[in-house]
Amino acid sequence: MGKNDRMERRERADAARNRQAILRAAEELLRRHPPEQVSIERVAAAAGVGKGTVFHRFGSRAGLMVELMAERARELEQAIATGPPPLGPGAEPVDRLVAFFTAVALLASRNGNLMAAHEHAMVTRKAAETPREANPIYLYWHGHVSGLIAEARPEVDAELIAHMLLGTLHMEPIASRLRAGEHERLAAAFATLVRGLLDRGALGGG
Amino acid sequence: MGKNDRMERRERADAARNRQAILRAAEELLRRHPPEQVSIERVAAAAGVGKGTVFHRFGSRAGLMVELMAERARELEQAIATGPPPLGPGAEPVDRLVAFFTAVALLASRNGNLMAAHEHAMVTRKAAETPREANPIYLYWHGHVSGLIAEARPEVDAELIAHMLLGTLHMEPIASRLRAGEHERLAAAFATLVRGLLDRGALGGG
DNA sequence: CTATTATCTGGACTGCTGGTTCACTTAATT
DNA sequence: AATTAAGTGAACCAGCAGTCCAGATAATAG
Repeated sequence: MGKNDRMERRERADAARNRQAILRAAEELLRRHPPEQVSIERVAAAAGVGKGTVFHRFGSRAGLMVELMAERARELEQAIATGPPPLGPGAEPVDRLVAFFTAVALLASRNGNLMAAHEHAMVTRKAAETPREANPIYLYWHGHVSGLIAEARPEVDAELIAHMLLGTLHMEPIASRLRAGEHERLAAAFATLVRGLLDRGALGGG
Repeated sequence: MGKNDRMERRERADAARNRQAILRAAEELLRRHPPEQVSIERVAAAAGVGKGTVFHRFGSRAGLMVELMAERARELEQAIATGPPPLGPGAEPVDRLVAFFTAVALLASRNGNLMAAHEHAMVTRKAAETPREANPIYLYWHGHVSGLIAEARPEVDAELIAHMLLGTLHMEPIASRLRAGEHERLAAAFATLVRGLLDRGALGGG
């Protein structure tokens, strides 16, 4: 009876191996092909497993993409939470925001197709049952950005403006420039917007 | 021979009738259902025509969505080009921009599902062969915004920043707020960003 | 080392999509 | 009324995400 009550039912060895194979195959395919050409069947074939396995592991296309995104975002999350300023705690909000967007632009430029695939997967018929903003990475990023904005300019609509700034990453004209390696240009544009918004209290939002 | 050399091969009466029926049916369906539930088959059925007719008329799903968007945007385009200030010519760039984004927010809030469907259609497999930014409405909007930014602040990256500002409209968290009728809130956020960017030359982008 | 069992696996299957085809219908013209 | 180019739409196609379940396999018990 009570012998394995709290036994965490760890993933079997072959399951773990296949999970990695699938993640690495998806990563590789997304590095070389636009997201709409990377079907789950192709990922499964490239990983050397059956399609059912992919769904068994990740639940849905969106689940796989979220997992891949989470892998990439983990390092950035660490740097924000406990790393050195200006990305980490300690610097002025303005500088932290500029540093954050610079980092995100770089991340996005290195994973352009993944970002697009992730976005696209969230809109698909079946996956749409899952709440859209429930993505933990997005929630974390949004909380970080809106918190810093509110800290520097309590009178503006930080929550909404944070969505707006983060939203730009998913826009196709921006994404294509990121893929082309122009992340520094984008970072500069972010800096312009952020400094205009936060420096020298440039009139309230009303 | 030369009897109808330059005859513009006008659309036949039944074709024009069906074109309208299709547009109105798509409009109606998008008013009531999220875009991923509005398939071309459903549009065709609602319009009382066959699926082939829809494709014959509009070429693709994206073509239909672009046509619907164009209908909505035409009025705004007129107001910008020849209407009274601040939307039309004559006012300061800052005020014209604020007026433009206010108008666009209202437009988007009244056509939320259409905006999303349009965006979504541009990413679909087959339609992806068409260049993404070739959408004339987007081009016009982008030209307007980047022109005004450049006029007020020649030293910033107006072209990219215009993409960023316009991009926010397509972001899901923003779109859902627009659908909920919060267009005034969004307009205020736009105003905050635009005034921060353009008023009192808040340091260059470099 | 064998037996047991719960988990994992993968290919066949479903239901749906955007898009194509082409024999047939119909509006416009003579 | 005859002609004809354009319009039409149901059947069709390829490809997708996601489901199913009989059989394979890793972990565990004896």
